[in-house]
Amino acid sequence: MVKKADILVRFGARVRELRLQQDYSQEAFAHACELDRTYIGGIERGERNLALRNIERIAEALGVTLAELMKGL
Amino acid sequence: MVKKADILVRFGARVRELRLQQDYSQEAFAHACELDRTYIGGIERGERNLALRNIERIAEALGVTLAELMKGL
DNA sequence: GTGTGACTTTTAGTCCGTG
DNA sequence: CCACGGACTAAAAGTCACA
Repeated sequence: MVKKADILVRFGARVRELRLQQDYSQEAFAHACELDRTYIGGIERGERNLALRNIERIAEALGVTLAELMKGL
Repeated sequence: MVKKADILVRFGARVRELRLQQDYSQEAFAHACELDRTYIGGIERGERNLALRNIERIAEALGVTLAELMKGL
């Protein structure tokens, strides 16, 4: 079991990183994205293969471009 | 009518742009992604709200990073 | 080689909880 | 405030025949 950090895990970590930089709680952030709080939690834990429209919502709520959000992934 | 094309349309155009730069047909490209030819067509036409795992496959097949793929979107 | 509508299966995404 | 689960509904994944 060598291959660990798949794209969902890395993406989730990136979202968490950016969210915390802005002192959002998951709840407040979820509200800003108009997504469910448990869904945001699942994304950050790398359990969710979210679709492009929701990726965009997250980028918007974080105030970054999609390219910035994907940086390093 | 100032409304900007939505994210799916812009993403699809970006994929097509990069695919054509590499002289891929949809068919050959679909094969490289291990996705269906008609599914790729749907993406390029902005009709598919594809999820992160498929976005990653496409980036890989195009030989670009996710950040590069999202550039300008 | 590509566009499109129709279709079934799988999964994204919501909403209710718990510790 | 967050991780996690169950049950549900909406939508994405994936395939096809035909233009």
